[in-house]
Amino acid sequence: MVPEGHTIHRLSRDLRSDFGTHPVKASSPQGRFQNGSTQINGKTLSKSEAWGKHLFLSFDDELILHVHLGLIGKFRPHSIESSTTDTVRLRLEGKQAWHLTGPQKCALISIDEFVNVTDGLGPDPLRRGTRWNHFAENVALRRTPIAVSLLDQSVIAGIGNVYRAEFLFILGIHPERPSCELTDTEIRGLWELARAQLRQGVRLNRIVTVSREDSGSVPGRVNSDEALYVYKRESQPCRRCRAAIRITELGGRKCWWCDRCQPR
DNA sequence: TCTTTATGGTGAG
DNA sequence: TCACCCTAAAGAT
Repeated sequence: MVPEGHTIHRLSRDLRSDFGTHPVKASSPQGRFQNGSTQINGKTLSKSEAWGKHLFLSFDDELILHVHLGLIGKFRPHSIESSTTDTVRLRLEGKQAWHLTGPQKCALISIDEFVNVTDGLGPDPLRRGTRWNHFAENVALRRTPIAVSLLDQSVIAGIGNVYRAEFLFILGIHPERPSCELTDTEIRGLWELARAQLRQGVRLNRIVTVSREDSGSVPGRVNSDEALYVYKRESQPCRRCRAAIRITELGGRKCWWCDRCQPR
């Protein structure tokens, strides 16, 4: 429902399949993207790709639309007949009407700007051709807590506050362990887990990290209050050892962990 | 009907 | 480290 890397990759895929090769109708009901939407209107989506939490839509191979949802942005499908509100920055019409609200970024950019953005990103486990040793090198260079490194988009692209806490729990890694002190096995584990979890996130279009064994049901059918191990579960019992889940602030964001399952 | 919070990121001091 | 941007749902009153 909300944006970490899986959301953006799923969005990229859904928009591509919705628009196909037909011209798209574009407008900016809110008016803040009037100019841009006018340029896009009537053009065809020629490419749709995600890099971490960034979405890039190319139109007629000449315009590049850069969208970043930030913390509160949404890009959701509605029926073609649906009306818009004055918070809709961009409305794109294909088979459905896609409403973009509250984005951190919605702008037409040049190739240079595109390269600038993507150059600043670490490897995205959902993109082809990315190698885990890039991630390993980035982690090994940092003394900051591993929980902080995981949120740094130049270390690994697409991880957000939910996934970072969940990954560290699943692998039994204390969030405050200095990044450079992680073993190769742990770093490799983080990368493989990220890849598997983000893929599942794309497939389900939601984050479900709890395993079948721990939840008792298939990931696609897990209740929302049983989908995660630690995120937003402070003082509730750990799903594995029943110890109280703890919370702290790391990298300016809240981080949850289990003292017993994730020893220092 | 308020106030708070949020899966993010930037730019100022 | 902090203020700030943008919106909507959840929680408090």
